[in-house]
Amino acid sequence: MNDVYVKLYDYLQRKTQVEKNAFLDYCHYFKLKTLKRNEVLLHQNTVCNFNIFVNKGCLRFYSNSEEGKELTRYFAFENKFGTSLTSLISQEPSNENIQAVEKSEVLIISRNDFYHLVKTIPEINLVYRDILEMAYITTTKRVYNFQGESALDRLKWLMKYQPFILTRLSNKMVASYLGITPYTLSRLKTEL
Amino acid sequence: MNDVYVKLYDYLQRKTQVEKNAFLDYCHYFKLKTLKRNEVLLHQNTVCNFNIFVNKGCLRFYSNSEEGKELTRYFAFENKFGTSLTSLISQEPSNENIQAVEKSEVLIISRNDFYHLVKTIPEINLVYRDILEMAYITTTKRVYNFQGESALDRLKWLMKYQPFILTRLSNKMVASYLGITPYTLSRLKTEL
DNA sequence: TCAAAGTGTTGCTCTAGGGCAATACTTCTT
DNA sequence: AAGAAGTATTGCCCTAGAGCAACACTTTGA
Repeated sequence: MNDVYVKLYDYLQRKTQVEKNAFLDYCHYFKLKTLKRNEVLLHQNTVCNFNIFVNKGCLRFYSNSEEGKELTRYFAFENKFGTSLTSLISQEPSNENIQAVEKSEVLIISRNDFYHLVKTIPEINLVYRDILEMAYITTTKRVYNFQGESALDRLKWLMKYQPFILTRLSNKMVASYLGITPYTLSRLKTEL
Repeated sequence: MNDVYVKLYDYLQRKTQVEKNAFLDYCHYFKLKTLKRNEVLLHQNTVCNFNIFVNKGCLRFYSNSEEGKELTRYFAFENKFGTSLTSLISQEPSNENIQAVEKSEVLIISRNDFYHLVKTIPEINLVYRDILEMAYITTTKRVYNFQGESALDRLKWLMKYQPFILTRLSNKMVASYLGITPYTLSRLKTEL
């Protein structure tokens, strides 16, 4: 098997039982792309018609609000799928940008091809269901988090459950993920 | 067809093409239940093993935070599905309560039966996918909303897109849905 | 039918976090 | 190697919204 598909294959294998031969038949729908640091894959207000699997590096999914604030929804590190799911589903313009935080290597599949696989390959149907379920769970936790917890508690939560976000990314990005300003984040860190 | 299944049938019909005869075969998995005002269907910290379709009335999905605040995630009115999706999926104890806001009539299907239908009836597979997709989209909008908008702007958004929430429910519930206190909601209303 | 419990409003005060500005530090770029 | 651009920290002040208390008003239930 071509090296670039090993991580994707392992990912699918972890989620369900994929047939190796079948996988070799359809994996070519995923196209390899390398991204420079800060390269943008999708601009806000554009319709998103692809899904992405991250082989190496890290993607960031964020929105620029009217007041010019950056709001980050999600970081996709190695071995994760990521896309502007809302736009992919609804085919309305995305309110998110997708940007490589660092030099990255990704596999991209078009919306058509992806949903074709979802329809025809039961294992991929299951994987899509898993993606949706996990995305929903993560997002719901975030809602309860933002409503119920103080900024300091949210930071502590992040340290406990996603410490690599804190170690691998700039304060500015972490702050926009926590929904606070970099000033506040800097101050909170002294309270830990 | 038994009257109590008409709304469910129409709902499914709107989402996809269900076979009437097939529907009559499996609709008995959904059991009718009437709920008194304030009756609780699921308590926080219990595992949720059912899915609910609302025929009449309104259910509220909310969490009691440690500090005793109530945080509402979702209101399910007539013709909507609702469940503690996170717990249904993960089978971990729910962080949500499910409560009838008013006298209600619901159809309840057990988790086992529901996922059995998802697996065996392609139309229900599609409906579940739709439920997940819509739940994800709604929740993501809420995250961006809470992060990016002021309480007043969130209230205005609610008036525009879900006015029935404001007219049909108490201020206390609306406030807990907006993530503010009833005091603040009361004050904001004077600014409209 | 009348108490009791819940709901809405408003005045007062308090606090978490925002925003600006100054400074130091790091990293790109050429 | 040096200037430019971005990042982090900290002091100062400001504001949105929280929390409490008091009062009026509905609803509900025996």
